[in-house]
Amino acid sequence: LQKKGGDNTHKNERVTIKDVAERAGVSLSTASLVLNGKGGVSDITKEKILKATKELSYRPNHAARSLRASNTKMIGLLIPDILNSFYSEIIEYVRGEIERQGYFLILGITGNKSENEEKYISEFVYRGVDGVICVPQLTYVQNTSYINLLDDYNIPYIFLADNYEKNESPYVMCDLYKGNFDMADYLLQLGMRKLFLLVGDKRVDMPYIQGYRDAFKKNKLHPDDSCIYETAYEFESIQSVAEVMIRENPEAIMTISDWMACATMQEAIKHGIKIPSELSVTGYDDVIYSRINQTPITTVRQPIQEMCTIAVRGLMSMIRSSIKPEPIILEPKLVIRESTKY
Amino acid sequence: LQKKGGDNTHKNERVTIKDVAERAGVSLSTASLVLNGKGGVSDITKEKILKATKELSYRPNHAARSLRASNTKMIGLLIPDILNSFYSEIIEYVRGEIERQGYFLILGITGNKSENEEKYISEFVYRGVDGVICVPQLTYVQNTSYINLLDDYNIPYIFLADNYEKNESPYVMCDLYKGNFDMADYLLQLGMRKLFLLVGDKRVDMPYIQGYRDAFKKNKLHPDDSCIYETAYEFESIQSVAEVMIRENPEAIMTISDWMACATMQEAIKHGIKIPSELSVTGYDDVIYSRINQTPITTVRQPIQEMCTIAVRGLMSMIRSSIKPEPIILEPKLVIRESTKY
DNA sequence: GTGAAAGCGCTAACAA
DNA sequence: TTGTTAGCGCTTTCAC
Repeated sequence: LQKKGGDNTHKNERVTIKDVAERAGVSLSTASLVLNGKGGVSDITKEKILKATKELSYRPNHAARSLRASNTKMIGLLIPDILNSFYSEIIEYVRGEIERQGYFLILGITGNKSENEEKYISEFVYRGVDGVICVPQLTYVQNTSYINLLDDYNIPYIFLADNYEKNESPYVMCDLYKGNFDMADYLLQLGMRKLFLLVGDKRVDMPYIQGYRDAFKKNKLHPDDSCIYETAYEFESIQSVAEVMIRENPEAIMTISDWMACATMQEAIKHGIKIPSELSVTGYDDVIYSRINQTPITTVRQPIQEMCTIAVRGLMSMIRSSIKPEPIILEPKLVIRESTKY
Repeated sequence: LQKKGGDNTHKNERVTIKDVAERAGVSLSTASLVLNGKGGVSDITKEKILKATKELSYRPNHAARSLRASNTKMIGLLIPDILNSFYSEIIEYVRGEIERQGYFLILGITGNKSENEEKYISEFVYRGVDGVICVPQLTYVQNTSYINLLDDYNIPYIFLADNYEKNESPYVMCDLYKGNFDMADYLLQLGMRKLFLLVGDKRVDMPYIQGYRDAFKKNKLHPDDSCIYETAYEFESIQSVAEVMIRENPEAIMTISDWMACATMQEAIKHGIKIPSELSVTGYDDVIYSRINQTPITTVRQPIQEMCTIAVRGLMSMIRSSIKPEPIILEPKLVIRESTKY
């Protein structure tokens, strides 16, 4: 009866499957069979075992099960930032689908630092996740070495919402280029000409820029790269850049996130500019900010829920049958609200 | 060499501590000693083992370690909703401190449903967390039975941001009563009299109501309970209630979250009411919305980071030395912005 | 249909 | 200072 060994100060005598088996008067392995829903056990013994389980309020030990079965029923989600609504929506939808599939989600939040990606992937490997979903932190110099770790350990993974160039891994994302093309086209069709674009890093946000440029061409106009501005992520940084832009008297400012749009609008209003009558501002993603903003924001909707569901199912097919899904690119959709003049 | 047993289709031959020991020419237990940083090993053997670890790029197996050591270095955080900024800030700060303490955070997100609390606590127990932080979903009928589960398994836990009445568990939260008292007092001192209060559930949000009432008394005025309104959580629900309130022409509407304040302001503006000149609106919590709103919101700041740090440290003291910390109540702070007339 | 036994990878008592 | 050994709780052949 040396049940309470070591420094096991808390966790008194836990009831194990052995206790259940004993109480039911069967062998340990039969109990295991029943508790895992495998067939080949008579109804009568099954009954006894289930009864014993209830009476002892037995709960399986996850560590033991994982060790033996070498799976954990855990999926790791690597994500840049939880304070950003776009990402928290992703977390929410991924979590929903993951749990529906009988798995449990654990999170690696990199805090927008790509250096941290490897750290959390490491943690995932250590904790033995059965699969990984990566929402990458895009940077100009792409450090994708953490993918090797996953490959080494044969852990299936899929990219979500974004992906690295020259990377063979499966991914599901929205057509970022198309979304910005549509938005620019919409504004141009409205007759606007002095149309600015605000991005994060020009090298990283190329798809948005390309969409913007191509919309000009489609309308037989010449895009002017001096109308493209860059900003850091912080609200205040965005506002300083917005201030600079505003001085040029644009008719519209397109941004690549609703967050940027919020900051830009706040800055414009501070300068006494009326939205949308004097200036149109647009966002991207269609997260909660765009709806609850005092002037609801015209934006491009990414089909977040759909993306997440597809990504999870793709990952599941890799886990369960080693079938690697094809890359998937979903259509964005323009959402016209009140921050654009019409 | 039957390394690849069972259905172990992926995960090829993992390198174990045994491989490391063999390569270093020492015994398995010596390797374990070194890898866990326990002393009593000569520098020379230590060196050899570390070298072998590198060469084989060995990584410990978490399941095995947990099973043996009966701890997982995981902490569970039970939280109502990840799309709510208040909670995501909590997650962020808790995560930071937890990781600083060498633990890993896993999340149970109840989706604002108190029925789910038991489900996630169960999951935590199953996964063997070493401790739990509960941000409870407050409801009128308090179902705290999940606490028993934690007690049964001797898993330390602490409440954060809120706590149940008649509950002996340690907690750290902000003085909600005081915050609303200060806010009401501030508005009253400004000369406002027709001061409305918007809460969620009157029975649950009593501390806020009491603060509101007492501020009237302090100013030798009579609080009028018919000025207290209730709303559901959804943005649209809040707006419908706001519409009703607005019809009564209040001078100010106090709310108990920045989210409610946003919705209320949007509704007021829709009705052509100017903020703050014609109506003051206040929030609570001081989350991101209150800063980025077009009219930055006057609110009550909860010291979220401090709360989180204290809670984690308290939990750690329970885990490491079974010392149960005293309840802690922190001071809120008024943050005056531009949604209130002055 | 059921039981016995091996062993997943690791830690920690105990021996040497 | 180092090695031997006994399990942690579970799943899964393989006999019966």
